Amino acid sequence: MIRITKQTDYGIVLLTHLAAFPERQFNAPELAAETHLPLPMVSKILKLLAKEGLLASHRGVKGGYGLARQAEEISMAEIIAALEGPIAITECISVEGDCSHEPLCPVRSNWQRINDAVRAALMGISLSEMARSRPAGPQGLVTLGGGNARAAFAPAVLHEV
Amino acid sequence: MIRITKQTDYGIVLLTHLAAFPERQFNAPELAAETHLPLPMVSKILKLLAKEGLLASHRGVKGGYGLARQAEEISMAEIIAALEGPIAITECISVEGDCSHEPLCPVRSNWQRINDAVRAALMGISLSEMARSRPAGPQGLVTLGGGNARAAFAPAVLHEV
DNA sequence: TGGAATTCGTACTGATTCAGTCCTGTTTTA
DNA sequence: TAAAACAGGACTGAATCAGTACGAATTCCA
Repeated sequence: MIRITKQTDYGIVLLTHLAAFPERQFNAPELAAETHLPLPMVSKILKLLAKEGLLASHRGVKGGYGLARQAEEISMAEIIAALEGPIAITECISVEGDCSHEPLCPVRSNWQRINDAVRAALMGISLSEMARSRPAGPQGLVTLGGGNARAAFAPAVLHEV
Repeated sequence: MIRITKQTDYGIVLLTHLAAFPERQFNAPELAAETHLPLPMVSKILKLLAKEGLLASHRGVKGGYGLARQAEEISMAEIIAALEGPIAITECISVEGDCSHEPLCPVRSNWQRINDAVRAALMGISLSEMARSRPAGPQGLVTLGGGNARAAFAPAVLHEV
């Protein structure tokens, strides 16, 4: 279903939380507690986001994570690309050379159009827009689901009621 | 990477092929041969597409498949929804009731926006557009890849050279 | 009326990916 | 120097995917 992984789902929840408190710096346990997500996953995802340049990390006793840029300047496309790899990479490109019929391939150029359309849609939504319209209350994010069905477009963040 | 499955990938190749010859009717072995896709998969996918109303099937000796509608009237969103299930279903909707905090959930409404944006992008591309700009030659589709990496947006159709 | 061709439905299996955990090292602060 | 926090892998069970197989139902035609 053109699905995103839970890792991405979680990542967006975390980034949204960070964007809601731009001046604050969070460490992994804090974020895990406030978003009700499992700490190991949170830690893993934060590392990834820092490595990809979306988060600024500070080591040491008073370390933690903060947004590397303003929330307005971070698009959903960037976030997804950071957590899942580049959007719109065709296997025929990555495995370059395996496909000797590239000039004859009729499907690829059209898929490129779809890639572009979807990517454009994702680039049009910024993190700040995602963080907006959140209900008040610092008790963190209430999340959904708990089943084992895979998330479709819309993610399934687990909440521990 | 917001990926589609190979099944969908194959399905689009098949539909594209069907759209290129609107007057013709194809049976499964023909399509498999002309698209260089494995027959069992082709058969499986055609069944699904027929069940979902995108293809019209005719049983019996001279049976086969044809597009149920004109290619212009079939959008990529429909195709993907047919092959992978509904786009933009949140787990919290499908498991309805499991989520008692729905009104507090801050992430969902925003994900809905992303769903809508992506779905709009996919609805804007019709099958006829996908079938267009195909290179001439009735020898069927030349496909790509052969690796084991999962397809990102852009699919990886295997070709048997 | 019976046989052949074809779709239809469903169940099954191996391989791959995902979600989540754990451990060890490195850096920074106090 | 010790504690706190990030960094970077390796690992495992569960879920999903890709592909296969088989029997039943339907239609055409001789």
